[in-house]
Amino acid sequence: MAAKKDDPAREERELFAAYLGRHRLKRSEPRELIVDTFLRSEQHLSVDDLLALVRRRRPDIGRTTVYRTLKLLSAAGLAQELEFRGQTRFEREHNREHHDHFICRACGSILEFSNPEIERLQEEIAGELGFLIEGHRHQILGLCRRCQSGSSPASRR
Amino acid sequence: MAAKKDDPAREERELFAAYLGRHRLKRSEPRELIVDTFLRSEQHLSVDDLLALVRRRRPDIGRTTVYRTLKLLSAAGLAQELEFRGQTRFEREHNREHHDHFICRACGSILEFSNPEIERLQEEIAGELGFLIEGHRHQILGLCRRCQSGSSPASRR
DNA sequence: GTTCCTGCAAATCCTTTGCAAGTTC
DNA sequence: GAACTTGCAAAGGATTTGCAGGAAC
Repeated sequence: MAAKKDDPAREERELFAAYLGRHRLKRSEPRELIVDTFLRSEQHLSVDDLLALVRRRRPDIGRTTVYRTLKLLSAAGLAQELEFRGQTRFEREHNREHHDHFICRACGSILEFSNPEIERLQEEIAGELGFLIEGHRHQILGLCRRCQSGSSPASRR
Repeated sequence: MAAKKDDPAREERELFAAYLGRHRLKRSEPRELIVDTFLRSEQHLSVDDLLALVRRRRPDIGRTTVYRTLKLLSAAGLAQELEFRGQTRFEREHNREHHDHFICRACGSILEFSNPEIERLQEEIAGELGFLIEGHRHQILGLCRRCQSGSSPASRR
C-alpha cells in the first residue's frame, strides 16, 4: 500500500508502460519526461503548468505533445481531469482515495476533501431516480482561510 | 410563494427591470424577448438552444446579444450557469430551491436532485477546513434509466 | 443629443487535427 | 522498413470584443 522507498511513482510508470504495450504504442523520451514530471509534480496542474515544468529540461517540447500525453494518462487511468472556469486541470488518479475539491475563488488554490457519507447519499438518491452513477464532479467554491482573513489574497500561482 | 396565476415570470421580469434601472441600462425589444423566452423555456438551455427559440420570433437576433443578455441575467441573479463538456448551459435561478444535477452521458438529459443532508455535510467539512462556502457545483454523471435499458440511447436533444 | 444596444466580423482562448520529418521497434 | 511520435501551423468550437449604425432615454 505504502509507496516504494525511492520511487513512489514506479508502479504508475509500470502501469503506463503496460498501457502503451497493450495498445501497440511506443515509448519516447518526451513522453517519458512528461509522464515523470506529471507523476512527481504537485496536484492540479493545467496543461501549461505541466508544459512549463517539462520545458525546464527540454525547452523544445511542444504543447501538443503534452495534450496528447495527458490524454494517454487519463485513458490509462493514471490521471483525472478537473474543470474549472473553462480551464482543464489534471491530477493523479491511481491509488488515490476518491476525493472532491474546494476551490478558492480568490487565489485559485484547491483543497481536497472526501466524505463517505456524501458518497453514500449520492448512491441512494441515484437509486431512487434509476440513475446509474459512473462518476461525479463535486466542487465547492468560496474562500480559503488565508483569503478570508488576509487583506490581500494569496497570490495566484 | 406560489406563482401568479397568469404569469409565473412576472416577478422575475420586474426584478430584471429593476436591475437594468439600477445600472442605468436600457430596455430593448431583443433584450425583453430573450429574457421572456428564457424565463418561459425548459431548463438547461445552451446559448444556441435559446438563440434558436428566440429566432423563431425574430430571426434577425444575433448570437452575441443572447450571450450578453444571459450574462445580465446571471448578474441579476436570475440565471445560473452550468458547465458540461465545455458547453455552458443556463437555468433559472430565482426562487428555485437549491438543487444539483444528474447528467446522462448517453442522451445528455439532466435530472435535478437535492438533499439537505449533503448540503449540511458540505458545510461541516468546510468549517473544519476553515473554508467559506460561496457556492458549489455538484454533478453526478452516468446513465439515466432510459439509456441503461433501451438498446439505443434516447436521442440527444 | 447623449448614452446604451445591436449585429457583424474579427479576435481570443483552449484544444484538436493535418502533415512532413524524425524515432522506435 | 513499417508504424508510431513529434512539433508546427492551421483548424475548431465556444465566447468576447471592436466598431459603426440604430434605438432608447
